[in-house]
Amino acid sequence: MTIHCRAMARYTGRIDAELGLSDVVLIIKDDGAVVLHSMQAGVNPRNWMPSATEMDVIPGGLRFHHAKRGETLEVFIEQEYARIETEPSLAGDLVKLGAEREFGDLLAADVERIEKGMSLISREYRTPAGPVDLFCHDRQGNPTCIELKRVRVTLDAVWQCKRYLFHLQQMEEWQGTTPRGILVAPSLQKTAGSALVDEPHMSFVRIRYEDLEGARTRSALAKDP
Amino acid sequence: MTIHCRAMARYTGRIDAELGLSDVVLIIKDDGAVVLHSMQAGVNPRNWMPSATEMDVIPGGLRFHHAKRGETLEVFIEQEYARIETEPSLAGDLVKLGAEREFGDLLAADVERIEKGMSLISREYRTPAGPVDLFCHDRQGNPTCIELKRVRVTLDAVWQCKRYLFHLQQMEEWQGTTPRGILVAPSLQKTAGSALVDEPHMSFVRIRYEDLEGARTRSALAKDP
DNA sequence: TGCCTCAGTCGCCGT
DNA sequence: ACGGCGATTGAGGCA
Repeated sequence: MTIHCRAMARYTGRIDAELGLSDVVLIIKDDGAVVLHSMQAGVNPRNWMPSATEMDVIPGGLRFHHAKRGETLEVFIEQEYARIETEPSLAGDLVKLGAEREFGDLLAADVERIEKGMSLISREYRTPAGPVDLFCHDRQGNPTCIELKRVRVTLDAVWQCKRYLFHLQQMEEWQGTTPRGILVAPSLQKTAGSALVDEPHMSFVRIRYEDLEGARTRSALAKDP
Repeated sequence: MTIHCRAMARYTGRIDAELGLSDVVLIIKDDGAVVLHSMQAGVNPRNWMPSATEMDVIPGGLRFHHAKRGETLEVFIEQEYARIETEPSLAGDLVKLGAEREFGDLLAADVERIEKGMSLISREYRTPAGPVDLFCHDRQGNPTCIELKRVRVTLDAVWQCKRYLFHLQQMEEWQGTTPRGILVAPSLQKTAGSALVDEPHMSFVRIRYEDLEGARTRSALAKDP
């Protein structure tokens, strides 16, 4: 159900928030999620409630309550412009192509793209410091942790990769080798670059999703399959 | 303007996405932002476009294009249920109380709450390892990095704090001192706690927003000011 | 404008 | 349930 109205709203839960009188669209979804959008600006809603919220009618408006999470949203409706109920709402699938998952798939299938002689050992290789996106051997047989970022490599990612190397260095299995780290992304944050400078066994390789073999061609959206 | 309809949508830009035929609410905001919500589930929209998107009418639907960002959203409308235009849409202010900004403000004004004898030197103190939320001197004059988290301290936060200390130890200015780190939050993640155990100069202090002097009392929402 | 960090982040997938 | 992390993240602040 959606209600177009002039209303004010008050949220109490993880914070306290109050929305002054506004023209809004209030969307109450089938699963109990609630979204309140202003017509003014921005992609994000002004207020919302998570799934499984219960609705009650209160004097002057509606009250949404999520007991388990201790959150409440009250919407005081001054004037209602329209109310639309779409009963058996149809819901098609949403297919997404090009997110990091696929970026990883394509790179995993062609790790030599990252460096000549590289060979994939494991995907999401578990270490005490967290999962390594692509765990490889380089040409010389050195264990190599490859960290992928769809957008850019941040300082955090550099340190995370350093932690991977630190753990490999501790492991008996890799004694006598030189653990390496390679950060792969379309761009590199400045501070991350500085941090990489004095890491002899770590490097950055710039790869854009579009440059990968097969990018968006196996796509369900492709016009000529 | 909002359009309630049965439609399919196709987004091309940062990724490719296609939404199958669904009953949706299409919201076109005054600033050119576009949001397309299913009625089914979830707080997030199925598709959207950022502010400053331009709209065109195309056969069978609408096309939204953001040239500078190279993004396009096409909505093919099979059936239109309702269309609502609220011309001079009223937009009230949204006041939020209790977000990290305020948490930091309140703690900065009373750092002794964290530890007796603590004194604030700088807020958002910039280091190559990142900005320190609250940079302080402790009772003994040791430089102390205080990292605030509104919800909980994670393993990442512990490492971030370690980076700060590592950096201070390198600096000539702080030779002869013992740099310390204090993580402040309402709760501590288990793995983060383990990581703290063998860090003699780092600790966790549990502080909840509600416990702070002045929390939500200067509030516009307060019933008794 | 870019860069960086928070968000009432949400949502997914794993243990 | 907790944890870890990506997201077409979005949004704000500061250099």
